[in-house]
Amino acid sequence: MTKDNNDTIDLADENKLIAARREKLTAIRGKRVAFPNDFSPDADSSNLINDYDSLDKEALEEAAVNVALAGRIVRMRGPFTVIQDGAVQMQLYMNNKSFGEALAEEFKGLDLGDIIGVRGELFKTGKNELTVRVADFTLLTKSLRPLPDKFKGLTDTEMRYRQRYVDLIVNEDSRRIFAMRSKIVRCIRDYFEAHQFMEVETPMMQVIPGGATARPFITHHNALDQDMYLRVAPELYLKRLVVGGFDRVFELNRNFRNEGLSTRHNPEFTMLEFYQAYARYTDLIDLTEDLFKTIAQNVLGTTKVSYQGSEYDFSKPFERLSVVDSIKKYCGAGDAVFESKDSLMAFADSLGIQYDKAWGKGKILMEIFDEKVEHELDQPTFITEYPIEVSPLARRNENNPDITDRFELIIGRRELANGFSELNDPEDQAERFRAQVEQKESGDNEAMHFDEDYIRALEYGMPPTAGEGIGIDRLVMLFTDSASIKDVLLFPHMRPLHD
RNA sequence: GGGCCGUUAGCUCAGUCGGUAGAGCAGUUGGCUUUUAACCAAUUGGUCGUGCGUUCGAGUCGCACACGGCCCA
Repeated sequence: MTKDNNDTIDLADENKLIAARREKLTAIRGKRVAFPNDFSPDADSSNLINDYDSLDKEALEEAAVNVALAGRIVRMRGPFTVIQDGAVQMQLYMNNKSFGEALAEEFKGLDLGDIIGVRGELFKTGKNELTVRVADFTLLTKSLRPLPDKFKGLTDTEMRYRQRYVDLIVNEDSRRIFAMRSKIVRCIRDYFEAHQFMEVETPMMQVIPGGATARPFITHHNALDQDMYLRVAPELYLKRLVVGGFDRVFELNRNFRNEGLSTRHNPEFTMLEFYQAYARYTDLIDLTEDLFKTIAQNVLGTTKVSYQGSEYDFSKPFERLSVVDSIKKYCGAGDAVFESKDSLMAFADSLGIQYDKAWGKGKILMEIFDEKVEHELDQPTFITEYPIEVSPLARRNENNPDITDRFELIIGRRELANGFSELNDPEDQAERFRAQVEQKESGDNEAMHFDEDYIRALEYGMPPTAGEGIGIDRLVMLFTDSASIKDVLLFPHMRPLHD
């Protein structure tokens, strides 16, 4: 990293390229308003290409289309200048003989990166490229910093993340990913809207963090002199809304978890959670399949998705497998392994899996799953029958009190969704909270708090309900074939730079 | 937290056995002016991530640190 990145403006020491541009700006300041805002484009490149690119040279001359267009200069080659507005580029034809003396001088001072407004007539060049023959132009914003290499762009991963604005100017792939992210999010909202769900917003700053087993960030409210937590999940508030009579709600917003960073984890991440009264977890499994198919169709135009060398077809039903069956399938475990905690521990030992002897059967089971099964699951798979011990908010299965009516969706070796029939028995829920508090007291800082108000809400009566969470960042990674979560976050968390 | 790799001009990258720093693009000056990474000529540009050490001499070797990437936990 160069010192330049810390935005210290020291004229004497400044990069010469920047100093030269700053001089040009100073000259402009002496002559007129340096950053005018009175230019109104009446067209954009995207629409012009749509409307006129199909016309031939003669037809276009005939039509005599005059346009006012604005954008950033991204290329200059001889008499041709290319500007970029939005994600699209348009070629301009102009040179220093095109203008009177004053404008010709301003033309000479133009640099790559400057933002200009132009007026002129559309025509097609000898190579048949749609072009604006510029009659006059205005420099709207002087760019003081040089753009990266016009051919290679900006490839340094760190700089692409830290200075996303530059990445977005020069890397079309990056623009494409974030445009797609926006489209996916809109598609999800439309989907739930169409299925009679209501979008809501619940607290991100909470006095009792709940809804997931995760370590929270702590902050402080000065006026109340009270510590608060950034939420790890909106779950308990959304279910309060179901108690209140909003039978179908969803929230699409940020969660915060105080964990390490990796290609799959950012401390703040976007989560979709939705709750549907009078539904079972199996209904949500069906909904999830349909949602993934719908997103793929809407965003990619096909139900087949390529991700890091794998291909998934979301038009087919996903595989369904219980936790125990998955361990049988991928670790070759027999029925006897699951009979007792001792037999399970012996099996874990044989696989070289580390666990705490104080853990129950369920937690050891999940440790085996996480270590040995999850990264085998490439094709979309619903894993079901999660142990009650690791599912403190999920409804107990009627036939087997050790498991819950819960599922997770795994695609490409990572968890994409987690859903279950909700626990609406307030006495059972209080019991589960107590077990969490015990775990917390014995040193598990991810365990949940006891939320008395949530119990009170359940005591008023929550209808039988199913709920689910889907990690939006991972979803976007999947649909944009991105290897790292940082590629789908506009401003991923980075350690600060210092000298 | 551990291992490996990277950090050289604004950007993308070379840099041999340790001997005083190179290219392309961008910039500047001039030419050309319906080009497509436009072209031609000339030319400017460096705290080699930071610090310490070895050496007559360090971009290059050693140690520590910072940031990033990949893999592992």
